[in-house]
Amino acid sequence: MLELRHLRTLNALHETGSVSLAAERLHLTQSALSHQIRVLQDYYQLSIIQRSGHSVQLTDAGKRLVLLAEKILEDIRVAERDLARITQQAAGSLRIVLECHTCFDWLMPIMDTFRSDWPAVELDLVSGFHSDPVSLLKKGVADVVIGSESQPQSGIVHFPLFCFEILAVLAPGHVLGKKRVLDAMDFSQDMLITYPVPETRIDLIRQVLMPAGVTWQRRTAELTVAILQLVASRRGIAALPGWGIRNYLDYNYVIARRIGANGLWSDLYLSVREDTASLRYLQDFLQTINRVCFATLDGIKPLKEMR
Amino acid sequence: MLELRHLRTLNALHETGSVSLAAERLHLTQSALSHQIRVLQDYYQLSIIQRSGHSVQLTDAGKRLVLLAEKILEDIRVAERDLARITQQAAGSLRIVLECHTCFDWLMPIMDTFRSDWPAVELDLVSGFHSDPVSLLKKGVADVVIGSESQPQSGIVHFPLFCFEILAVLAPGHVLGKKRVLDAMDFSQDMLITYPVPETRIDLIRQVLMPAGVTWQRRTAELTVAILQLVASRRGIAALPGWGIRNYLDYNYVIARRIGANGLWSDLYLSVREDTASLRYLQDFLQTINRVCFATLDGIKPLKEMR
DNA sequence: CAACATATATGAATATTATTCATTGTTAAT
DNA sequence: ATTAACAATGAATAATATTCATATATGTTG
Repeated sequence: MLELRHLRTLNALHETGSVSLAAERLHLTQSALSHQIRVLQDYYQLSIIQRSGHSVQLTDAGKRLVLLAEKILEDIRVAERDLARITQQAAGSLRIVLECHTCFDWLMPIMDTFRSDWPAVELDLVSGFHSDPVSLLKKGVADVVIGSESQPQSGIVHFPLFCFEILAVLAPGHVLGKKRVLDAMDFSQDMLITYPVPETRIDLIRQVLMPAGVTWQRRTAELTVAILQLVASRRGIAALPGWGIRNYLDYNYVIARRIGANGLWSDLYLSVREDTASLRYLQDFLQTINRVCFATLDGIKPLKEMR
Repeated sequence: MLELRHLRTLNALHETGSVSLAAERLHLTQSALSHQIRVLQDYYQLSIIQRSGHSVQLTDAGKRLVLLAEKILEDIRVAERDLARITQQAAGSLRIVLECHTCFDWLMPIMDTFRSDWPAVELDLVSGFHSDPVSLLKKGVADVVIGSESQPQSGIVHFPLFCFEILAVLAPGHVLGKKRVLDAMDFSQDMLITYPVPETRIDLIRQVLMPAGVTWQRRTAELTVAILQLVASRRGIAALPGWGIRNYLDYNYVIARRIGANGLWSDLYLSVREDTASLRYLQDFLQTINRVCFATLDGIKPLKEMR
């Protein structure tokens, strides 16, 4: 019999176009999904996906079910917000600390959505830089930290968001563009352009340059566009998340290269106090981030569960 | 996490107003439902039902979830019809034999619904009387029998519909109206008014009068209204399903009494050939009967699974 | 074209969880 | 007060979703 789990699977299948990727996103194995699909096809006596060479494609029947899934899952989200409202669980505050500067890019539209969905929740960004963002949760100054912290601490819950690759960004025609992959040494010649945050907060420096003993020169800029302008005008090179520069790459405003053979990857978590973790609107906030980010950001990958 | 099973339960809970009755209708135990409700309440951290004395009542949150359930379950029905259409499983024929005369009453509106839902399925009633209706299935003359047959036969599948009580129908002020419960002897004085079918097809005769060795006088009428007219004008008494005479009872056109201490009950099954059983539109037909009958017919009870 | 990497399918084993069973706790009726 | 009807609960069981290990299929690469 049809179950919501199947609809969630169909949805992921539709967005990823692959059983394995969909499985990862749902934190299940590829096998589990394969079995689910089989059950569905047996139940309805029709095929839902078609193997076209290497990946899979949804059949017309599959597409119809995806349509159903989208509708139903949205209806459920709406109903759950109503439930929260009915039981007085819809009011509160969500003061967010952003450890990752670029994250503004995807967080902005999500905040807009959230504000209209939860008008009674005060949504704010806690500005300024903080050496230990998670401590702000304990102090009660903030409610949510979006960052790379995942060390278990009593009273704190870390929800995994996703992991993404940080790419070196160069001006078109830059000599390093000839290389397919850059290494630590390649950063010793050019000016490194970063956000104005401490060195230890910059993954490239902490994970690549410092371990390799390479020295560097740095200048800062507040906004992503400013950094890209400097790079494009050959004032230096930068290291930014792949999804943050997609548009600029498409227009050949800048070019990007992998850092190190396996790439430089960064994990993103959403951390809250334990008492915040079970709030309906926090759960919805999380769900929205997951849904929207995986649907709109390129090249991000799911992260293992861990709290 | 919320599952469709919970929504089906909420729905049944809403319609029956009782955990036990809802459980029966879903062919589950009362305990199973009780556990389901508990899980839901724990998950959402709110109460869905409230024990008001003996039975249960839905809270506002519960009512919101019922709304969700109705919407979602209807969406699924629509989608499943679309699936059938997409995969060419939406055309065929459904020639119905009605063993129980009164069943016209509830079948009519269901047939209307079905016709608009499945325009490519030829829906017909096979007229006339048949000593062995199920044999018509094997002969290929009919596709569905609605009757009391439930004996396992190879190649035939019996789906249980519901069971209902057959009541004695009297004119208001009839002397037998003084009794709370009638027995076989009470039928020996008055004219018995029935549909024009063989005696063995009349539950009152087969199960009450014949076993008791009572003799009776009988006259027939084609339509339920005609039978009721005769009863109301004191030409005799009848035995009809409770749900078939509800309106007439409400207006005091006739009165009804139980037959025997435990009442006279009749079981209704829908029988098809094995190859018909898995057809999507047959499944939908069954679902519709169940849904509509339990929602609109008074005093019917679920039947045990059996095929 | 072989060898390999990648992606999906499948059967058996396992883990999870829904349901039942047996029982207790409530409430209403007689 | 006693009983009947209904709901809740904990433990046992049954059902089934998921994983694991492996096979199969399809591109890719040297």
